[in-house]
Amino acid sequence: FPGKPLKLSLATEEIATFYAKMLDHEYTTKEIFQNNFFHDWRKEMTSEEQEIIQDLAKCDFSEIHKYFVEKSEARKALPKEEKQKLKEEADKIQEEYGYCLLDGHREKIGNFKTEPPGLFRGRGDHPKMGMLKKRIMPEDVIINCSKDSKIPEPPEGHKWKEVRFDNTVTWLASWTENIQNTLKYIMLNPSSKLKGEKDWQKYEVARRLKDVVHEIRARYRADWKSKEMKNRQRAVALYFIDKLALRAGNEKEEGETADTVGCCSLRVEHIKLHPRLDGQEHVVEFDFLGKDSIRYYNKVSVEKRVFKNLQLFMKNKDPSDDLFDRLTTNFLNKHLQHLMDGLTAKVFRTYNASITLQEQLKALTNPEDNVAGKLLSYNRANRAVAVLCNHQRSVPKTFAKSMEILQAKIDAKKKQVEEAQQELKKAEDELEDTKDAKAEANVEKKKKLLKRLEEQLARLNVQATDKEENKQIALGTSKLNYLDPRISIAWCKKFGVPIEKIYNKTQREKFAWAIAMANEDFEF
DNA sequence: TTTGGGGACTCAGAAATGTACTG
DNA sequence: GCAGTACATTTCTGAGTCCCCAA
Repeated sequence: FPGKPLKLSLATEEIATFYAKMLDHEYTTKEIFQNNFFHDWRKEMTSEEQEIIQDLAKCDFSEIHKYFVEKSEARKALPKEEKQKLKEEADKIQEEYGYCLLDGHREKIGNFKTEPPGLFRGRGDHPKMGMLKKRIMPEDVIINCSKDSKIPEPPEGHKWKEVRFDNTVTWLASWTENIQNTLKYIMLNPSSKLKGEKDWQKYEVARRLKDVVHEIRARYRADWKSKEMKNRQRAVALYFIDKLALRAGNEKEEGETADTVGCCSLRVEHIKLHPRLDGQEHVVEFDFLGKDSIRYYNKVSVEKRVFKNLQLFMKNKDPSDDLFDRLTTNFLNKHLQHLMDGLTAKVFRTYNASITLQEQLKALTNPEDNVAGKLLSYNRANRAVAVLCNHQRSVPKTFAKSMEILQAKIDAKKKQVEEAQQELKKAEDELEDTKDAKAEANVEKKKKLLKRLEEQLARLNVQATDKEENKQIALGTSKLNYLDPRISIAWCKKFGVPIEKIYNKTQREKFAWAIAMANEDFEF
């Protein structure tokens, strides 16, 4: 502290380490983060510390930071045996606490540890970033198990907040988190029977939507003319949810979270209307932050009636007013429930994602391709879905570099192709002159070589395109949460692609139900 | 009768960790 | 054969959706 070390109380010191560990992160440069942190930090200080430490800017965390950097490096540099030992210890803990017994089956738990204390990191412009996330004590934890089971013992000298026996819910333990005052749960791993069955159900609901979606579309198109403004807004919103795979957009408490929206919570400022744009008519330009503060930007040509309705909804409103001021997700979902049992707004996302994958696979797969080529088609189809759902990622740090390396490979291959072309020419000339069998064989050999090189070049080019197109797109989310795995499994079986090529071990465990179920004829 | 909050679950990208490849 | 790095996988926990219930 101003230039000289200061001995802190244990609690104060621990919180200081939370901040020091994050020094490299952009978070710590933000004023809100600093203010929230300092406010919460001071609350935990002794009165003497409060007296001394009145200004965060005067605190120098660099020594603490350095300590942790060194510690993590020391850990990395540990000899093999030591690392092995650590791993074994972790495995032992996993073995003891990572499983539960459900209906007589041993099932893997998803998150079997409570979250450690630290500084809250919200996504985007979060008003609570930097606040202190407190340590969870046994006294905060509710245990949920069967009456006749062996009830887990709390740590020595502690007791649980509560032990209950509720078999209508799936969680094993829960606690209330102190930042947003919401519940957190210990639940099963996606590979469990329970989660698998729910996953299956989800896709079955989406498949049922397939049967009635045409009627529903006809219905909402008709409702664009509804006399009731509420219904008209609902019909336009549903059109966006269906066509653009937008999320429902529940209302959120202002000031508690980052300012993000979904369909029903869109504000006037989030869209622009262009009667004409780039040769298209009735273009709506969307620009807003969605879940996780991921930007949604899109220009879409819409039906004239939708366009007119939007103009009407925006009339005499401020930019910060709700676009669909008469609409709530509750009202929308009630309507959907009425149209089809189990139908809610999010089902459209699942349905459109899965049907898009199926259609794209049909359109893009060439049975003549080798496995690599087919996988490329698969990734393209997957990508189409990710684009639809707006699943983004930040550009990988090493992207530019690895792209350069790939480009260098392509250039080298090009050169090889050129050389092979010349060699072939030479061989052909020679054959022209000599017309002997040896020269002919040589021509064939050179032809083969050229062909192989050209194929390699083509493959590299495709790889580069694939990489470039994938730069900002995250495929994982749709693969894990939106695409009926049976579509992919059927595709694999039909085209002789090993399932391991598209699903890794964890994913195969999660989709075990589908692997057991789908044959090559499966249709979503 | 809506509205608001609690509760339980799915979905989300970043960060940490593990593995495989390359020079 | 080994270290360093690129890439893949796993973990983590925040951020949504949607239902229910009570005032």
